Amino acid sequence: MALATKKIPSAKLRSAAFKRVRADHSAELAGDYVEMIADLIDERGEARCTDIAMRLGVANATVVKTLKRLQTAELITQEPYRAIFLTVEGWKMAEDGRRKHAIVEKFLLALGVSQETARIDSEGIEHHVSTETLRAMGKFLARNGG
Amino acid sequence: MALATKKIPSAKLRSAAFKRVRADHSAELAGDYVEMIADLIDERGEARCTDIAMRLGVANATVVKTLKRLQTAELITQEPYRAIFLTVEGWKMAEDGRRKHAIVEKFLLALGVSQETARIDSEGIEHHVSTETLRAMGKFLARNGG
DNA sequence: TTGAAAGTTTAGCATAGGCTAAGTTATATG
DNA sequence: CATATAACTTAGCCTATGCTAAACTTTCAA
Repeated sequence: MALATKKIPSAKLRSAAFKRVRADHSAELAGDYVEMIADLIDERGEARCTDIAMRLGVANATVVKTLKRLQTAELITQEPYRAIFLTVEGWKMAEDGRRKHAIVEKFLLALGVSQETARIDSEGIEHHVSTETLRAMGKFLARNGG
Repeated sequence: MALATKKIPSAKLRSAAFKRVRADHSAELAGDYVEMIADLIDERGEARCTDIAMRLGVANATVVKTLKRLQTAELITQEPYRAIFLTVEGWKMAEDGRRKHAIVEKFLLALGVSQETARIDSEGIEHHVSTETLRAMGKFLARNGG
């Protein structure tokens, strides 16, 4: 196995990036949910299952199931057949997400893409942007009238 | 249900972004695999299970299972206990991914982040960047000596 | 006040993508 | 050339995230 045994020194380094991506993904859904719940509470006074499902474009039952996980993670609280509330932790995560989201979206606009694209792409990108990159985007915005 | 019935006109528009993110995610893994297989073939002449597993940071069995899906999707071909090959379609996807990846990574570097961060963040970001945003990044690179 | 509509939950299914443990094949070398 | 080791595969488990269909609550309005 001469060929197969040759060590790849950077393998561990490489794998770190993919591990981060996988970790990002599992955190992503929770982030999207709490951010959306926060928006709904601010916009309409309360967050309901149906509205979340509609905005996310998934079935009601899917939302219910996910909310159970968020409750276990102590990000939300809810009583059967009642509106959904965020815990302190939940609000913190929502605010964090909003801040990040806003920077990425404004950044894309400043880069010259259309509003529609900025809105859509920022949704996917926001969860994969490190603090360092976020700071670089911030600086760019400061220089380019964000 | 006065409150709950109030229509949210932008709900469909909003949900489109999340739908794209979910679609991106299911395409993402396939993209990472074929890109990595292409790299291995170029670097070492062949792609083997173990190397993919090591670079991705997952167990061997996980790779095997995923490769089955890629075979069903006609992106790769393989015989039991032998190396993995890309189909024409697989090569196309790999090239596409590499091109995208390179632009995003160079873009992040040009934006001023460290090499390490550019490498890691680009891995997560590349799959969520639309053609329009990619073009904007390219333009930025042209202006800023990419 | 009661029934229909709207909203919520439960049950049951599917797929993706992880894992470990155990078995099978290939190969390098003594 | 026999065998130890490395590589690969299979089996079986788990969780996350989607779905539909059916059951249950709430609430509005006749």
